[in-house]
Amino acid sequence: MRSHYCGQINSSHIDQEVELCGWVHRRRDHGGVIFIDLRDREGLVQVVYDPDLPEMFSLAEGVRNEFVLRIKGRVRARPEGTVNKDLPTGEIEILGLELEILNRAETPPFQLDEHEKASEEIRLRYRYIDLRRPEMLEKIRIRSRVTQALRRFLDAEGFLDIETPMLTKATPEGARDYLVPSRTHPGEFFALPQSPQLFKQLLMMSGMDRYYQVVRCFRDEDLRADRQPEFTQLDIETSFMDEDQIMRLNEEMIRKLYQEVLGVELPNPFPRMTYDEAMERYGSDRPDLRVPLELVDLRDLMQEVEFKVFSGPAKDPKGRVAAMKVPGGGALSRKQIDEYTKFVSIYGAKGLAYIKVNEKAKGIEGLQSPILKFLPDSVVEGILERTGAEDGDLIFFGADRSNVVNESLGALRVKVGQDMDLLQGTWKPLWVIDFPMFEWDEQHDRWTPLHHPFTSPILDQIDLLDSDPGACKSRAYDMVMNGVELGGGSIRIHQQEVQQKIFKLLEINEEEAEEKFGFLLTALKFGCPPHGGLAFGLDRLVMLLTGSSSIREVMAFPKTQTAACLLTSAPSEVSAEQLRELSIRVRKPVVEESKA
RNA sequence: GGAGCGGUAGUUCAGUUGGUCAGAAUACCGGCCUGUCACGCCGGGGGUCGCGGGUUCGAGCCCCGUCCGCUCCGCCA
Repeated sequence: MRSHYCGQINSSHIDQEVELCGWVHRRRDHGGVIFIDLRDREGLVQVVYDPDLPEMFSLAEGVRNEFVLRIKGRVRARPEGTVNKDLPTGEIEILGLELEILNRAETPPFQLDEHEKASEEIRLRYRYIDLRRPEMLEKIRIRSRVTQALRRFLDAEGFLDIETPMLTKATPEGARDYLVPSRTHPGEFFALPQSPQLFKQLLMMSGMDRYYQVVRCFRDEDLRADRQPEFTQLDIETSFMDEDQIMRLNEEMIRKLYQEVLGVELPNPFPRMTYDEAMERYGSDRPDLRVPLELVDLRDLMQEVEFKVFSGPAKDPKGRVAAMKVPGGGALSRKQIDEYTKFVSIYGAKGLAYIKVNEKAKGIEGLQSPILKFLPDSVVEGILERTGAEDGDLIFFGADRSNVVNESLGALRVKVGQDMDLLQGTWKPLWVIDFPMFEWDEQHDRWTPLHHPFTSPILDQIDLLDSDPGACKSRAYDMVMNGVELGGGSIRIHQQEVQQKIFKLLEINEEEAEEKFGFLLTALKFGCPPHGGLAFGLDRLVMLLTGSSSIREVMAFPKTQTAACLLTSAPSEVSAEQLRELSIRVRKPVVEESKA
């Protein structure tokens, strides 16, 4: 058994004999001495074998990178002139007295050194080796510290850690389910949970008034840098607390987490902003407040202009005309503006108009823009005044359906902010509140819930459910950090009549509601306390805390964009026997004959 | 379902107009070096240019298809 970790040996151990286990990070020999950098999860230490111990010396000669060793040796200060200040253990070294090769290793498929990074593909195929890298070990360690800190906080607040089923009922609403066939019920399927939403609500009805769970969730949708088919939530639910209490409790938890893990003080309280204001000023319901750019509405100015590109959306209730001033943006080249035009086209924007403010004092003459000729001087002056543009600035315009303007300028805002290095501050948390209950689904010509169908409307707006559902706000709240949605939740519906009303509005008929959520509706009849909660995306949280660019970097064994595991080659075909037991026959995709 | 980028030595990459274009670095193997730490020096081995088809006298390079990886749109109540 090891007596220490390599990376924890320091000058306080000098003259002690230690026993260490680890991997050979690098073996070098020089000057009749063999140097072995031994690595474990805590770091590196250098072990020196000299020819005074011929047996150990010759054994050390055969050692290769990534061999697994157990060594015994004496800690000593490094000779003068050989101290390695880059290494925490660089003040000391270990005179190797014994050496045992616990296992040999082939040459690793990629180098673990940081100076030449292996591709993600090869790293995922050999993830167990990739995870040996100190950078990855550190991320895994932080993830562990995060879950520990969160559990500690919730435990101290009286929350119970309760597990909920992984094999559960398919819910065709929302994301696609991962299905699991039932052997004992031929032709029937379980679904893996998209979230423990309904179970945690049922637990509130059971009187477990403070619940949490670090829980795996599954969604069979296309992947992104921040979306994996299986991911981890910190799921929380409470009874008898209102949204204000829930938000205060949870931001306190996040504040403590940042203190413990990063030593960072977050604001107290977190700022709050309504959904409407977020869309108006940032074009996004998860604005990155580090970016000091804002959208300015121009609807009233553009009502009567001849330029239909602007006046059309300005007159359309579903349209929007907005401007975004970029300080110093006058320096942007035509090529860069073209690239931004291409960028916003991703979001459906048909163009990206702009005005460069060269010399404001010269009036219209001091401006530079392809659209000036379409706009009356008075309107241009109005734009300058409203945006507060100064010499050297640039103003971008968006005019289209509201969601196109919001999505394109909202994304452009973040991109320009990053490109031009405008980010202010390091951590900008925010609560977004007062979400709409519903949004209109044009494709299916019906209302869909913005959050989920169990979200409570704001109580004094319940009448709006009948008169103007689109104006009805919900008791939902999202925690946003630096433009990342960290978590979201709501006060739930605890009255059966309200729940039924919502289902009706969503055009879920009684039969369907009974089939899908009957157990919930029944449970609501037997004494349901008012309750609410939220769920954090743990992977995203750790991604932010570690400065990673994707959640794959903070998951030990993530999947690729096609939802495959390069390490195990999952998913894979199964035997005919297994399929037979499950009463499943696979229809092979027809392989098209090659056209000769 | 769609858009973009990429796939060449174990690894990271370069490869011009289609004609010494099978290359570099590193890793690996051997030798040298009396304190290295991205050591250094000398030498060596190592290739289905993702796969399939096409154009051409000739394809790593051009065209079509396909697979894989990444980013994004749609999707993700």
